[in-house]
Amino acid sequence: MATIRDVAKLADVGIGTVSRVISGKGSVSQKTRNKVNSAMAALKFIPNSSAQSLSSKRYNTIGLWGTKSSGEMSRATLTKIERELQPFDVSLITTDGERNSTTHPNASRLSIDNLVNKGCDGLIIWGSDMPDFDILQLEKEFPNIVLLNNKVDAMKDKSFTFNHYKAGYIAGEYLIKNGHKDIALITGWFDTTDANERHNGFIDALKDNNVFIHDNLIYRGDYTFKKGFEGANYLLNQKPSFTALFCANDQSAMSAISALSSNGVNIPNDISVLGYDNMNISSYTTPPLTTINVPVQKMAISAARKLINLCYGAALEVDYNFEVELIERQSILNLN
Amino acid sequence: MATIRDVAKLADVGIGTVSRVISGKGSVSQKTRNKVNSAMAALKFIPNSSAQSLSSKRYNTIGLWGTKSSGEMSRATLTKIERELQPFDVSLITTDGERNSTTHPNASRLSIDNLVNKGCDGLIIWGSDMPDFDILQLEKEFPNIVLLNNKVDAMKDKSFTFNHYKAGYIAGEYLIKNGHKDIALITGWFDTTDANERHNGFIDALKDNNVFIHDNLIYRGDYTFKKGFEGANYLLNQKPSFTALFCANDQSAMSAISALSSNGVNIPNDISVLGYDNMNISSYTTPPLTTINVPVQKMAISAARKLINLCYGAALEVDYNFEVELIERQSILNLN
DNA sequence: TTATATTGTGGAACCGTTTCCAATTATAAA
DNA sequence: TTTATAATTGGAAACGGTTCCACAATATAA
Repeated sequence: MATIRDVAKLADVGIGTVSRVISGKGSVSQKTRNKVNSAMAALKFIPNSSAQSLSSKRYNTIGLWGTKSSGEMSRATLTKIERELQPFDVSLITTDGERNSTTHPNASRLSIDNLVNKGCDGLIIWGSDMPDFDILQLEKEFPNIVLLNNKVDAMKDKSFTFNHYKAGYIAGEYLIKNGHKDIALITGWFDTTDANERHNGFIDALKDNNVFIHDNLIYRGDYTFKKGFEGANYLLNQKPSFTALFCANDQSAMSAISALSSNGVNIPNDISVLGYDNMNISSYTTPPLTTINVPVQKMAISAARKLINLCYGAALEVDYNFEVELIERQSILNLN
Repeated sequence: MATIRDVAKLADVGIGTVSRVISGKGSVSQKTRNKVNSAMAALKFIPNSSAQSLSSKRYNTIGLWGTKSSGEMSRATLTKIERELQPFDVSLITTDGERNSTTHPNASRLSIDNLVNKGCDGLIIWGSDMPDFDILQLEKEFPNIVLLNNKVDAMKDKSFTFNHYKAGYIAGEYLIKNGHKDIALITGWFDTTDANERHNGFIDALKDNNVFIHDNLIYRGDYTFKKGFEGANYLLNQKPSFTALFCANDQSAMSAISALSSNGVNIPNDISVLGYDNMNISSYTTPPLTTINVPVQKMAISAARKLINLCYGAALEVDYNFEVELIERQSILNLN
């Protein structure tokens, strides 16, 4: 491997000059620049990234921290983020924050430290699995962080999320609008603010229309296929009966549909099902799922951009308003 | 940030000794080790990873290269790989190989070089999007590579794949066994050897039982939901009619089911559908999808292990035999 | 022409490790 | 006790860049 000194020797210039050509910073005459460039080409010179990082303290890497429970962190979303970073020659390191989470009290902080020590210029914290307090503490020590699908009030400009309450409200309202009054629920985890807000929004929408959910018709799920399936089977055996089922995410909606169908329930004629997430699969359930579109990818892109601005002093445009939208497909029957 | 010299000073030892304590290599007396350890703790010392890499030429990072078309590179699979790397304190950098693939002839090589120059000890090449010739060339220059879901004959010990022909054969055989003779097909891309072998296996199984697929009943798909949906609609209007449909992956099977159902076709009573992949969603289609389980995650784990052995001289056990298995669920009707 | 600013250039010092070798100390054998 | 051997230890040199400062070359103004 050729080093900067080899290049300098061949081009008959000083190492400082070579460095200036590489980085594009500082002034170098066109003539010298040409000499250096051809020397680099001749030697197939590639700067050593560790040496660069060591001396410049810039790592050209950003970290993504998240846990499985943080919802749909799909490959597609990751790719979106990578695409934002690519023009800056920055790569993405992902970490599964879940490890040790049971064995160690502040495992999240440990895995984050690991990531930072590895050499990250910045960090995307995905989801709300980390307590606000810890996030604020982290930000003090390491300010280049950005929150994706989470919000901390003191960090408004670094939070990329949407109005979960409103999303829940829209969902509730839609069922009401379609004449449903007997409604069942398969929830997700309630360990995050988001989940609670969404739930409250949904309940409030019903309340505002004098509709109340019977306790028997609320099933505690966890966003998995499994719980969706079990939940639907459970609810089917409950009294009172219901005409519509709202699931906390598309995965549980999908498996709920599967469970209901295999019990001879016709969707939407017997029971309507409303999902939440708008996964790309949702158009292809049987029947296609009506659901709430959540702007994950848009948020991811803006979060990545904000982080680039923070880390590398760029001035990319960043969006903070992400609208939720109900996607009408065929899993809801209009009772009116 | 404390450096190794600060630690050495506080512990009143030489820097070499501190380094030996950190790495665990070379001998250090217990007494000295204790002194150093407490000094490190007191200073909250964390070794600088760039400096380590620069001087040791070990990066503690491995790269994953793949393209979207490489099938199901799910987040779950990535996590499996990360879990293998974690005990060695190695992290994973992913790259979307797809970029520029249209604009530049050897984009794949470029994106790989990028990854390597970034500082990777080894590379997982996912899928068969890279020509064998290029892979062999790459291996010459950079031997720490491993192929996942692909096979190059000259690199048997670095190839982690399964018998695609057999998988296709099993699929065909199963339909025959269930009495199906009028069979339709939604294919995937044929740009990889794998896809061709699978297809041939399927066709051969039928041929061996004197069943032949009518040309009209072969639809060229591309593994996407979209093509599965369109394909099913297309096939429905073709002559002759068919009793079973084999889809090249679960995604297309799923959307085919959706298309068929919305045309009033009952699955499996009117038409049986066989998938391929066994995505975790497949248990929750309506009806649950009979499909071929592909041992992606097992392969990923072994590939990761082999790479660790190559890069870090470990001796992890590595498996090369991955069995394909048919998962019976409820999308196939037995005509016998 | 000279004084002054501007641009271009070389290279020492530094970033924080690992690695090696020589020196020291401890241990075992004679 | 002496000698041979093994275990420990310190620190210079190296890894390959960036940065900064002093100086040279050139351009501009007077």
